Amino acid sequence: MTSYLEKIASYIKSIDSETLTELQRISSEKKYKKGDLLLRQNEICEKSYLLLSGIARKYYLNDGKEITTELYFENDLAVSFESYTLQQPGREFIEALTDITVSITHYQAFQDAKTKYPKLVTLDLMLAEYYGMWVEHRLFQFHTMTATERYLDILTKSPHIVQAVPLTIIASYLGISLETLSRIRARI
Amino acid sequence: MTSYLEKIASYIKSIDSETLTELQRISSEKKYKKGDLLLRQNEICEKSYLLLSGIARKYYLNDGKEITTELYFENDLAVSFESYTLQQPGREFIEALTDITVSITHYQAFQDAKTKYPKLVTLDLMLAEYYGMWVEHRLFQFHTMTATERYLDILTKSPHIVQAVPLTIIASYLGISLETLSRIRARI
DNA sequence: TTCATTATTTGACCTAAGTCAAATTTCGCG
DNA sequence: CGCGAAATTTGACTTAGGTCAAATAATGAA
Repeated sequence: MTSYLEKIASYIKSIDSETLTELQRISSEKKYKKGDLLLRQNEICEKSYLLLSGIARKYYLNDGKEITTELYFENDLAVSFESYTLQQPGREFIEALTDITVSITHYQAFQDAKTKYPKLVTLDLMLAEYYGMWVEHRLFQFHTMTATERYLDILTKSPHIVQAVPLTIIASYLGISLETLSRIRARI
Repeated sequence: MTSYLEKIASYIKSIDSETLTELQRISSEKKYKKGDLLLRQNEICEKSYLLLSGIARKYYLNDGKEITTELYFENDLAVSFESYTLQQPGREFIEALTDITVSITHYQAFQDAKTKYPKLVTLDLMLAEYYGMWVEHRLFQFHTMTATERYLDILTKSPHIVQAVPLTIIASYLGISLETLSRIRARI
């Protein structure tokens, strides 16, 4: 499934330069400091953020507790999917966990570009498909794996997460308490 | 979010008749008996099934236990998302829970049609977006809700599920044991 | 360096949910 | 209608993971 990212990359390479130029024209680079919020609860996610460097996360509040739903590293695309898709206020925050550099594209500019450059519709579709498969995998983890199995899964498949992100955040990402995560780690 | 389905429906209505005719041309109706499998583990999901009548489900095996991942009613589109998207063997089964009638569209025929009728690419995108938001909501339920809350959620938002589907299947859909579901129901 | 803050670990106890086993209840079918 | 299989409930017990509290450990700014 990871190789789907390669398929997307190779699709992008196959796109004519005119379309790519348009894509660049509607995108701009920006830097954020560690702790900055790119998106807040109740806002409409009007931009997509392609992470060029650094680490970020998406989370929401549940009973005042922060529940991390996604972690972003280089080349990951950060958006609050439902808020972005529906262009309605959502409950998610996007936060820089380190200083970051992102490439920002406005929703409306991208929609407009899609009407002129049909290849962008296919790109949009591929990105949505990739996200769908990714969320499906997350759901599978919650549906059938124990806390320990979920931790071992990211330890194996995404070790960069474990070394770069505080345990509090990893615990909420795994849907367990900080203490339980600590005990899982102690037990190997 | 449910209204996104309406948006999809209204998008379909806005599609020119030539495109719609093509869509009909590559689709065909078929009936299945209760218990029939439309897709098995390790097969490639080469078709999408639009449910015209009856009830179906998608599930996979985990330690020999059937884990239901989705329930389908009239007008729902049944596919094993990852297997369909990647055209690779997957682990999911699709099963008729009652006698059903479906409208079948072949993956490849739809891909071919998309190259001639660009509106179908947008339709495909909208369907993928809808599925992504739906899975995100399921993940949210598993991430932050208790078993009781999850049951009350479907009882409230999808009461048709509870009246039409055996508890064994609902329990696995909610990620809890049959006994726990029975106790939750007893406690109201 | 040092102190203060934040991150992580450990302990004691609690609770939601699981498991196994044995009733019941429900239902399709002859 | 009545029986056998399947569905659902109930009981007794176990366990994964949560909560609250306190103790360490790690970090970073002055």
